[in-house]
Amino acid sequence: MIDRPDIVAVMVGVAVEGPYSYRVPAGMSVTRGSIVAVPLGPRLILGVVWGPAKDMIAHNRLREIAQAYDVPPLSEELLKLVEWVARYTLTAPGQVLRGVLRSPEALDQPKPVIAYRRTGHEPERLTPARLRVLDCLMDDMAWPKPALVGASGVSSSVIDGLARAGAVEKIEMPAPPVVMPPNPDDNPAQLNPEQKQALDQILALDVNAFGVALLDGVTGGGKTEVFFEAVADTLRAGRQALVLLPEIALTNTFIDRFTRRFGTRPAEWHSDMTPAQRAKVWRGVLEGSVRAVVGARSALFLPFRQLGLMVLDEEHDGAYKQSDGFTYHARDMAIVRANLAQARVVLSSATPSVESRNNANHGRYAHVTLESRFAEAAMPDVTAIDMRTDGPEKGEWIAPALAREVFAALDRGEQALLFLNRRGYAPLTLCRSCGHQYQCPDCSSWMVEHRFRGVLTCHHCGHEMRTPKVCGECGDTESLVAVGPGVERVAEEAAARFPDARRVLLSTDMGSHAQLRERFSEIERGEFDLIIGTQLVSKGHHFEKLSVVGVLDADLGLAHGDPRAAEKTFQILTQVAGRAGRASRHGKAFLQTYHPDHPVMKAMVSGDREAFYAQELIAREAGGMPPFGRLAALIVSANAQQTAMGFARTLLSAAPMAEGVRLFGPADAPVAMIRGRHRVRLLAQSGKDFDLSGYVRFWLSNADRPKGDLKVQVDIDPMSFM
DNA sequence: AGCACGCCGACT
DNA sequence: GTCGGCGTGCTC
Repeated sequence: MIDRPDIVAVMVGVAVEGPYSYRVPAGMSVTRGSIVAVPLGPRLILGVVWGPAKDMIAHNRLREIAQAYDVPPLSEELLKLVEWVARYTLTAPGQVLRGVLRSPEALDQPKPVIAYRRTGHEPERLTPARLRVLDCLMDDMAWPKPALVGASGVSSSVIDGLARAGAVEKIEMPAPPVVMPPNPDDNPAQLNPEQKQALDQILALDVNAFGVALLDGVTGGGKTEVFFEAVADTLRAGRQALVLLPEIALTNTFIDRFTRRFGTRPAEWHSDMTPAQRAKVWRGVLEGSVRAVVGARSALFLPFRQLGLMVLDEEHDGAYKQSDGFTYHARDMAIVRANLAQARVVLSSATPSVESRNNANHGRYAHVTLESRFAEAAMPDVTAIDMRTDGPEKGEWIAPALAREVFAALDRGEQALLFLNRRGYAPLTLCRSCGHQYQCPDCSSWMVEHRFRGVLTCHHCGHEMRTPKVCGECGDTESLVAVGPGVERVAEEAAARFPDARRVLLSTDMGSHAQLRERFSEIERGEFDLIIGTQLVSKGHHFEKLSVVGVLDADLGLAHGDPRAAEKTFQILTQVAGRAGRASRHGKAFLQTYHPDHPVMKAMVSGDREAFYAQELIAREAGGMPPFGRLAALIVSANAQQTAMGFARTLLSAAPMAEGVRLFGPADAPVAMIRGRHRVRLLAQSGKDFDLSGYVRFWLSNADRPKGDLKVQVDIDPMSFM
């Protein structure tokens, strides 16, 4: 290959297989990582210089880089991450790169701030208004115009007049940083001995090397204070820190805690920021003026150049595995990035994922435990209510034993929570006359009645219809019945049973984010006695007076034939039960279940988390499931079921033979139709040391391309079998 | 990701 | 006869 320094490979931000070659115009200088604009077809797009050109492209096809942006190049570590993620998730590297170049506005020169300062010349005419302005400027500082107007109480035309008279001059100042640098020594937490020990274990990881700590401690045990100190340690070492949270956990409460600890607000990164805010943060991260970011999943791809620590709070949360144009698991990719960046990772959770626990058990992660509950409060006493023998009357959902406990709590002036992870009034509506069951026309799911809004709605695609009064099938009136409970129905029952309690229903259907936040504040102030809610109530709120929690359907998460059903159920039950007795009160939690002997229920009742993890790991190992094996799902979808199934069979017959790979399917996916598209699933399972991504890539490259309305989605490490 | 090219149905 | 639907393929 001829070395041509004037031709470079550029990864363009579109879904093409690899980098394209471009000519570097005379006078332009670029290196690996430089962000550039290049012509592609009829338009200009963003790209990143990937290195020397590898392929020989005909000279008449070569085009020139249009612009090299005046920002630092992306770090080597980030470029490697892009390649790694693309390879692992079977995504075009250019598409992953788009996830990095999220804020094109950040590449424009930041607008300077126009400010005014004294020149020293006295104006010929000195009016009182002019004098006030010059007084403000006595310190020889430059003031932005709005600030000067505010401080001197004059109109802006006075300042213009002074400028014309030559007494003040306009200067351009660099825009102030989007946030002030956090001060690691501003307000260090007073850690209790156990927290101190946990911190020491984390800080035993070399600040300049790759290392992972699993911070495993009960809710309310003070994990946040501990990982804030790890952030401080990283800042002191001159490296940048990133704290990732599930989007819904990224609340003002959390930002305020950071602010109190570090004396300044953190830079934020999440979905509801304006492009201008994003641009400032993105550029600040790249230039190094932003030292710490608190953000949601996609902050993983911010252009840090000195990343020294990533914290993943609630590391078990399913929200970390999702699609931002391509599907990745932020926890797993954070580990990869840390490895490439020689950075530390803190995974924090009260209910760690089975994967992380396994890594800790085998010494790959430092296992840092925080056992004692803050103050004297312990995990609540958990009791299982056997629905087969001690269940409620027909048509009711609250068992007598639970109702008694709720009454007792209310009598003591404490709060009670009834939890059901099912929105709406009833999950199924059917006609008693003809047996018709209301189903979404576009999805294979029931229409869920929301009585509050008077509609039936599909929880998969959002399809809605007014709740019918007459059966749409047989025309019978008064024949439609609601089957099964949703939170609205539980609220109705609660109103009948506990009429004197001040009740509140919390579900995402019940209002905007702001309204829900307000409800939470009211609960915290003790303005309600009885809370009825969905999963929403299980996330990170302190209800001081809450002493009784009732889970109306503890089996709900076990229903799906999902490899993680037990783990997810354990996690949510632990979170919800943990709402009881966060303060000094001794809390009680009740699980209504038809399977009181299920390992999850037994672990909850005995309070023996270790037993649950031990048993779950044995079950996973026996089934070759993660973390002892790998899974990849191929979802084939089409407008007709036969088309999807036919292509899935063709795919299966084209699958290469490989030692240790087992293939399952094709079978209808558990949700067999979404938005009118039929879905068929193939599943590949392998040992944990097998390159399953590589296998699937080879498989698909040798199989027929999906044509027409066929689509194949690959999900590496699927978290559920939807 | 866009944008052009191209091959089959309903119009002034 | 043409307009336009979107399915397919290409962009250094």
